[in-house]
Amino acid sequence: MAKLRAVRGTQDLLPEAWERHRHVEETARHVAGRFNYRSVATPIFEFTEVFARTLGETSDVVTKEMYTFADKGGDSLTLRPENTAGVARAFISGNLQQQLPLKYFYSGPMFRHERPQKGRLRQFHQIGIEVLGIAGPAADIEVIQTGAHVLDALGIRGLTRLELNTLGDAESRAAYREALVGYFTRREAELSEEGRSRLQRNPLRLLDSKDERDKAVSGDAPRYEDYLNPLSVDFFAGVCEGLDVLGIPYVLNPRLVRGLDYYGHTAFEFTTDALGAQGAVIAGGRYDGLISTMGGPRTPGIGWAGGIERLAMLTTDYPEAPPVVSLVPVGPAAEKRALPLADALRRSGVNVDLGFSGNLKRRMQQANRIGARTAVLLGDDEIAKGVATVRDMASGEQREVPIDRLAAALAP
RNA sequence: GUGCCCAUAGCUCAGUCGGUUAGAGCGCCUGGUUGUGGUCCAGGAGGUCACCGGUUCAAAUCCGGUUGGGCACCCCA
Repeated sequence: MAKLRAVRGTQDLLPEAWERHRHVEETARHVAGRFNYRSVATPIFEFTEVFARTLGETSDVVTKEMYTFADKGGDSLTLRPENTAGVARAFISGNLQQQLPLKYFYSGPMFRHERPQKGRLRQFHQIGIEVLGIAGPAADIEVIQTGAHVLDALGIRGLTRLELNTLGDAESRAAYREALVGYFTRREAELSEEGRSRLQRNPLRLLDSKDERDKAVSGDAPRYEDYLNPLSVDFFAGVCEGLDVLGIPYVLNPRLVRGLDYYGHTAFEFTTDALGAQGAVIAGGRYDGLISTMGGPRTPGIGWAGGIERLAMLTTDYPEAPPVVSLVPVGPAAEKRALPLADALRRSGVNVDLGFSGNLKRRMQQANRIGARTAVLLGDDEIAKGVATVRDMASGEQREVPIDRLAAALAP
């Protein structure tokens, strides 16, 4: 620790940044409430196996991005890289299957050991929703609709594009995977080194490679639409139809896949071109297999997560800070009088900044610095008359107000 | 983990071909104004030129390394 600094990939959220952050979070929570999602919070660390088992042994998150440490008792714990596994674990731990369906909203920090870049941090924050217990496309439609509403409420929907794909059900995916592996294995010699690695880890990702050699081979690869079984086709058609009915535009992206193993059927992303390489601001999908692979009852689920930092970077329309009144006492008698006065004003709902020290000039500077809309001057003259001088900081206009009427005069 | 770019005042940045005491704007402090902030005027403080080493008569400037940061790959929110 040569010089005191924040850990790589972490950042301090000082008041202005934090207020933007909170605006995104509160807006999303509010919108989710409209859809009857209830807020939950799960621990920010879990037993490592909660993530290792569910995210897929070969996923990037599990193989190289987890913050894992040994607890004093010897348990292996991990800071959560995402929250769906935690919600699923809480569902199982709490025996909540009796209460299905459940709709949850969450918000909080996530941790991934990645190399930081624009829109990518090691500690970042997500908002998200999960719907548990609804097997049909109605849930997918509502979940995506909720995401669209959040973007609308933030005023940034127009900066994004909804991309949609189906990963099919387990049967379709297994059949397709087999076809893909067969195809690419026959032409393995033509693939890039990275491409061969993907063939082992996640053949689906080969279709998404940016390497020209891989692209050339991918051109003739089997198409997923030929391997989707009727059930998967119908399901996806149902989702698309619902979005059409709601007038939510989307583009089909067959290359849209999910890095985490437990996804199936619907996969979607609201992406933007305005944030450089890290364009996904809200992304999610269906995870019907997750809870049963964790040892819980077979329970369908679908949800999304949104990156608060990324959403905040896109958002420009933030609410104004609430007005603050600076109470400026002049002289010892006024300082004594200011204490209960500030107390009474605060109890009646006025935001009051009472400087801790300084003469009139110093306190006026302080009032200006904090952006006070109004300054209330209280000196010997005023006390003698039972009034305070109320100064509008923007115009400089001043008027005298009886002290017992201050609360009403200053109410926002 | 790999690649490219960057590091000079609190902040944003100039700094020529290597050459005297390293500059600007903003911010900060003091005064003009002892019951008035902001605006205006005058003045002032503030630098291990990231760090370590090398080349040179001479390094903020050239070279190597280290640390830190940014962007991209990868992956994703």
